[in-house]
Amino acid sequence: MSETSTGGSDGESATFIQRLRQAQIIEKTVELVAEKGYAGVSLAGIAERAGITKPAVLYHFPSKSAVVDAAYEHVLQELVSHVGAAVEAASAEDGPAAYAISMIEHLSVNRHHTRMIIEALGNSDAERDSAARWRPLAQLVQTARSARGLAPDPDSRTTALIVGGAIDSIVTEKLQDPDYDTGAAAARLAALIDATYTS
Amino acid sequence: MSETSTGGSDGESATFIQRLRQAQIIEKTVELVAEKGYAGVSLAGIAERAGITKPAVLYHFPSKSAVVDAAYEHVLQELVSHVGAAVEAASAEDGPAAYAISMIEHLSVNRHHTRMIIEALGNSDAERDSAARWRPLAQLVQTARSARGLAPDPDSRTTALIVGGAIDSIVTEKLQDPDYDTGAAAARLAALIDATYTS
DNA sequence: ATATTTTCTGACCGATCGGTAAGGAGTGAT
DNA sequence: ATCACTCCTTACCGATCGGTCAGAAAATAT
Repeated sequence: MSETSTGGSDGESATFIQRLRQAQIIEKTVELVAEKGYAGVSLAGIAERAGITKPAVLYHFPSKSAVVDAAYEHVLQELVSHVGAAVEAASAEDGPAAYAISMIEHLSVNRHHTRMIIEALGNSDAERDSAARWRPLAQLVQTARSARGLAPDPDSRTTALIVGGAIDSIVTEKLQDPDYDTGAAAARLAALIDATYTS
Repeated sequence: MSETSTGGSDGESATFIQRLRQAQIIEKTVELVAEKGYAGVSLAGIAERAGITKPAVLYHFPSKSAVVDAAYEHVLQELVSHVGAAVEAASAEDGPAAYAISMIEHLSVNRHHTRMIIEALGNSDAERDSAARWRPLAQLVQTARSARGLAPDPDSRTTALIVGGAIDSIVTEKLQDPDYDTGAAAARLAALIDATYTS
């Protein structure tokens, strides 16, 4: 799944120039998935976009699915690290709001990443576990609740789903309308999250 | 886009037996898109599932995309009619909540439809306009607000996006975990919608 | 300069894709 | 009997898919 394994590299070694090429391939793959959708991606298309040929791609990755998987993991990792940093910097009280805001922020800027995630989540071969996807958010909600002296959320799973889905929707909208004010949307979402604390 | 136009039928005529076959093909197409994803659907697969051959499918529909589009429209129409009936039966006050609840209800039962919608929304050739998609919901929110004597929602667009995205997320979760209690989730979402009235 | 290893290309493979051409099976009208 | 029409099949088309293979080009080492 995460191994490259063919010609040039394995998890252990992987020379630095190989990492460069792989990163380039992954970048172009993210672009293509974002533009043409998961179905429209082909090895030839990736190779052409990267300025190389198809076998060159397969030299660095064992198969097409390995390329796409790697691209998806790359995008997810960037998102997680960005949001994680934002949450860590925020106070415990506005934890969930900070989570939502930073997530919307990051995905609003990196539009290719957003589309890639949306595509991957809708695809049969990729990650489907939305519960696992939003689990960190559920934990944040609980932490913030206890910080405010409230009882634990009786259904943090649903709360996480609602907030996560809302983020999805807002970011998707931003993709279609670049003028859409995600800052205001994030504030409104944060207000709604706050409202659930007092219920 | 919505014309069948080849061999057997046009919008005007369309014999009854043709409608039967077309409905059968659409049904199997919905199943396949739900199971294998948008990318995994092929004319041969549809034909095999329907017990006929590939050209037979192309006799009733002019192209593959016409088949998939028709299947998508069928699913959307069923959803709209179901939710519309539920909203019409509900009082003006709990309009938005009834909308959300009936939507979750319908999609929880018709899982193939849910997956089809999710796949189609994530596909490049299908409908992407989430704003148009949730516009009826935004109007419902406004109607309910005025029924309660509140000022219009300053950002009904964002509200609709949040609620719509939450519905997406909950329904997707239900797809993966059939034991998930969508009734409780719908109630919780309704409470969150209510919170938007007082903010 | 020579040898070795890494990186990549051109040519090709079988499979499958969406779509077409031609015609047979069945039905009803004349 | 035969013509006309609907509905469907077998056979096939060019294009593209993911992936393989032998070997050239480029870099590195000696």
